[in-house]
Amino acid sequence: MQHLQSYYNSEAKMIRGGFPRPFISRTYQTSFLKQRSKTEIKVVAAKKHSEAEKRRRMRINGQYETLRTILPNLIKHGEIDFVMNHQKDKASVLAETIKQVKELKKKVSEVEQDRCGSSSKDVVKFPSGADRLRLEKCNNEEDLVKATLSCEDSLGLMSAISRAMGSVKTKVVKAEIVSVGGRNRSVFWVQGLGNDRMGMLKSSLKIAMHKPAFKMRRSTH
Amino acid sequence: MQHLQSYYNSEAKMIRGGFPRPFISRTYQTSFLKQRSKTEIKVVAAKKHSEAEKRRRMRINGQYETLRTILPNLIKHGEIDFVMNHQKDKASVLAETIKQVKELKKKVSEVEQDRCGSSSKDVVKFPSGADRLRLEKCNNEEDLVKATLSCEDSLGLMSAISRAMGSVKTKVVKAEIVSVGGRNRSVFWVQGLGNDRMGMLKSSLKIAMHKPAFKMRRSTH
DNA sequence: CGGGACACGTGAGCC
DNA sequence: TGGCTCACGTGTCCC
Repeated sequence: MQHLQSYYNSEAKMIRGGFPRPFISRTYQTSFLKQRSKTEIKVVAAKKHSEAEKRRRMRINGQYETLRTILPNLIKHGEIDFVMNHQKDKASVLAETIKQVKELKKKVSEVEQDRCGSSSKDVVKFPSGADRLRLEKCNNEEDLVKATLSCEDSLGLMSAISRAMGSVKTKVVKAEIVSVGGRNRSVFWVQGLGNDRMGMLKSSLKIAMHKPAFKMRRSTH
Repeated sequence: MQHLQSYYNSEAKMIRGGFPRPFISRTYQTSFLKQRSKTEIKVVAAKKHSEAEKRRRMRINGQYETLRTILPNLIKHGEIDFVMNHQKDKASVLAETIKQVKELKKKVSEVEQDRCGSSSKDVVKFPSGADRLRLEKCNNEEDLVKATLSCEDSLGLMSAISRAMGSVKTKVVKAEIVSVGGRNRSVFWVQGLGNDRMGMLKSSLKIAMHKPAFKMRRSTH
């Protein structure tokens, strides 16, 4: 490329400026220039081409670079910049990326299925102002029902809910309880509940939410 | 490359087999062969080189391919394979990859900080057989303490814990309770607790865990 | 030296 | 037609 470019520059200059223009016939000049123009065009096209290609390469390599920075696997710059960065080759970077993406995806899906299908958007959910009750089957876990409820918080609430759970002979394997501002939002993961008893549990919970069936009385032990 | 290879094959054959060997002087033959060997070596080296380079390219492009498959952003193969796959160019694939990786990382860290630093390995933790109590500050959230306890499950346990929480004028913003096999593991995220009162809460909880300060008595309302 | 990794310029194909 | 991408073979540098 070097020689082409210099060739292009020097030769073109000589032709354009070096010849005594008045002594060249018009037709000869034009044909000559046309001749030159053709190769000039070719050369300049090649130059453009190679430059565009260089830009493309730089774009891609820039992406590799940022990829290297966000992946926790390569040797970073030392404190001293004299020490050359011993970085992994492109194929390895891509391989590592693939690995990481797969791992991250697995992680995310694990957590999401752990939350029984809730998206990561509503990870932290505060009690709703309105009373709510929802039962849903967990699609990725057999025989697991997620009961979500929002209601007024009260002293006997948990006991009432526990009683409601017990009334349908079910087992709460996990609970998530948020109480804030006098409101309560609870999520219960329930096992051992057939399709038929989902309605029963729902009505029991509805009752428990609104008028706890019993009150607690404290007595010093 | 094609012409180089055929050149190498045919010429070599002609030289080796085509000449009437007995009539060539030994020195001439060897020097001639040597001469040939040099270009031969060069040619075969070039071939090896280009082949290695091809292998390298294929390795990299293979990675691009798998990257394309695991990223949910590109037009996939249609049912009909005649329709050519209109796929994004390399730079875009890398850019999309970077975007995805960043998003996934954010998602994961969000969830993990929501769980207050617990790794995704111990997302579902069952109660420990031994009694345990641990208080730790959440590093990514100011004024948030995570209290984790494992102990014998009992009817008054939650009330006792609630009392312990109230005794240090703190607020539980979130709770995670797992009760299984007569054992209980609870995690409480607590706000409004100074450094000085962490010890107080710890001892209060310790007491609540082992001998609840009061018992519940049920009475029909 | 040989093998690996990269950048380069160029030919080819595709809108 | 030109602008873009890709594959290719090669030059070069580094173990």
